[in-house]
Amino acid sequence: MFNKIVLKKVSIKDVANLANVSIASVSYVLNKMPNNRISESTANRIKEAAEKLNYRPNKIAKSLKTNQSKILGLIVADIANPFFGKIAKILEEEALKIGYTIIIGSSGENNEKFDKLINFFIDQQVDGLILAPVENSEKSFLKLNQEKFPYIILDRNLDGINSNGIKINNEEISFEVTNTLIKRGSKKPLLVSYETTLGNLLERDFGFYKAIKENNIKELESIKVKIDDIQKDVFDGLDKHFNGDNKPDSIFFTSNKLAFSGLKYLLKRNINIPEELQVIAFDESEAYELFPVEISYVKQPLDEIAQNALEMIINNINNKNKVIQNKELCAELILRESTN
Amino acid sequence: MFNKIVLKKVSIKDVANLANVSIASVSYVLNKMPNNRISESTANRIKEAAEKLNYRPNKIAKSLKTNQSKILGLIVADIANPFFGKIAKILEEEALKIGYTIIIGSSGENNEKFDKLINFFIDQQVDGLILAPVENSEKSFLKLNQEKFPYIILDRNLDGINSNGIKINNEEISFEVTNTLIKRGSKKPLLVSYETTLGNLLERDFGFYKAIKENNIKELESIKVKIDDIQKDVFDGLDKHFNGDNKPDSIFFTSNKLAFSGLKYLLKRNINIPEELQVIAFDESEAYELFPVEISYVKQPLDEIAQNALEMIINNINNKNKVIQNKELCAELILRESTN
DNA sequence: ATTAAATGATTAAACGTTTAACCATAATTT
DNA sequence: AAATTATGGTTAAACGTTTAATCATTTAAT
Repeated sequence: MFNKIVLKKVSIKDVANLANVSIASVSYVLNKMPNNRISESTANRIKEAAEKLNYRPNKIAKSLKTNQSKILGLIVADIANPFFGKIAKILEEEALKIGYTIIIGSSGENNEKFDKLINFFIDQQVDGLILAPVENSEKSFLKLNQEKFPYIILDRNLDGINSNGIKINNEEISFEVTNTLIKRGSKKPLLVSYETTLGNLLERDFGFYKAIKENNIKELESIKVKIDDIQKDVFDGLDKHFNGDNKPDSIFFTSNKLAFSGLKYLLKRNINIPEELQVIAFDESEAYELFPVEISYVKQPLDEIAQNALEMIINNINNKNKVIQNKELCAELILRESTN
Repeated sequence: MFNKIVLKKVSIKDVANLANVSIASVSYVLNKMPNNRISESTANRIKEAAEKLNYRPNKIAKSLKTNQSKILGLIVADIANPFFGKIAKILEEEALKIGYTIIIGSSGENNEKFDKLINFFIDQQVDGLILAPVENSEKSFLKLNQEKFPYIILDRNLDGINSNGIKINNEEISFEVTNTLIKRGSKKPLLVSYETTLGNLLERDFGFYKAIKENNIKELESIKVKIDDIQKDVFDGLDKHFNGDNKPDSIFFTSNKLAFSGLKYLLKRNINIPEELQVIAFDESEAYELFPVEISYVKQPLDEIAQNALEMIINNINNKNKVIQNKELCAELILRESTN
């Protein structure tokens, strides 16, 4: 004989019964509605009843009625990438404080998966979306715009899609990076970057090009890596340069993944940093810590990014007709041994 | 004048109207209910209407009615830690395939936050929880047991809490690790581990101790690190050993975070690996790749873990009276340069 | 002494679904 | 011809909330 205990969840009705009031009164009291007409004594009776029964409001029911799920969807390229992991973590913590829950999806840089996730999240009745676009995801954004669905763009940007977004000053900081390399003696800086249409990454390239132009440096052929085979492309590209007779004397990696592959190569080739080659990378990475030389890098203000993202999306949800706002935060160049 | 466009969401009612049927018929057809009595022609009419209106079922309403949110809560110690990040990613992908959404929380190894997250998720009406316990979180589990709330334990375990869970064969693999070190010549293996009550970590210690006992090796004083100050404790502990005259000739780090701190130390001290010191670490880490020596490590089958976790929790949800099941998967020892 | 306002609460509709129970009508069986 | 069964749907209740509208008293104002 099974004694399947089915604990019936206690509802507002049970509380109302115990306190001998209507469910409306319970709702008014427990939600601390201002200007409700419930006397203190009944209010106390209700609170006690709720306490005694260990009443927990059903958020689903509340959502249905109020048309607000208090859930935000976050879509990043890869939640296993610590860069997004950290952002997700802060986002989640901050959201919790204001009563929001975050659901996370990884697009894997695939625009179909990206679109599928958006739809899935909207079906899930999320109140808003925080999105790190992938290449060729313009259509998804146009749809969102059409439906006036609240979202903000995180970290990246797409040409032609002018939406609320938060990112860093990619071009400026890359300009600074490159200038720093040059100021420290580099005559032949090499850019290792992506072959991409993502605006934020292109901006990093622009910053680099602007700096070498201003310094009258002629470009070494930049390495442009396809996002789906980073390691191979980086290795091949670097091989070409370091086997040739016009070796670079400094490298700027425009992402932590590029830097990761690149540093692996440099380690294998036993290239002297910074004497032979100066290095600056984009983004932090724990991995840099185990590299024999402390790597200089561009540090993004992740906390600020996450906080701003949250603020913006909430704002957007509460006021759908707000003017478009693009916030740009300042990254910081952390110089360490690799640029000595 | 504001022209605030409020796009009224289309509901099942709108579809019913357009197709000239009752909402029940729409529901039956769109949910592909078996044995429904709707003719193919009306069914088609309904599908067309739904298509035309771009109808998207409201999951919130469905949840309320069916008492199933199709949401799972995942609580890990730190979502920014790639170990959990990867698990979360796989979990999310697999869950999506079967129509579930995952919400993630980071406990930060804090039992109060852990409990708070559980409550928050339950209030959010999650159907089940996947939990990586933290120290002193026994009470949370007792509560869950009392309420017969579906959950499974991931990666870790707590003494006295016997619940459905999925983890790896910590003791055995650690035994194998230690034996390997010894077989390769180590006379003085050192354990770098946690001061903790978490069963999975203790098991790793046991495996180590069992191996040195069987080999008649007397223990070098193990380094037991407090979870909240890993780096300092590891540095101090290693300092003591490497400044003494009874230096270890091999180290077993029982987590990737410990290994990370330890390798940083070894790098600074310029200790020769593997000649002076063999090293094996637990868990993978990208960071190992930038270390001058390829580190041998214990590889956990993350995909399998995540898949099993999902399977178990779903099973648990659908059949709350199932017998308790503890699944143990086999980790794999990957030998590389650091144990040559 | 009316009327008006304040107080303290209740009623009932609604949110968008699911699903058991029911109702016609047509087809088949006795 | 009456009874049964199949076919193709519809009705209506329910899930647990929120909240505008209402109601019954009591208190205050004219």
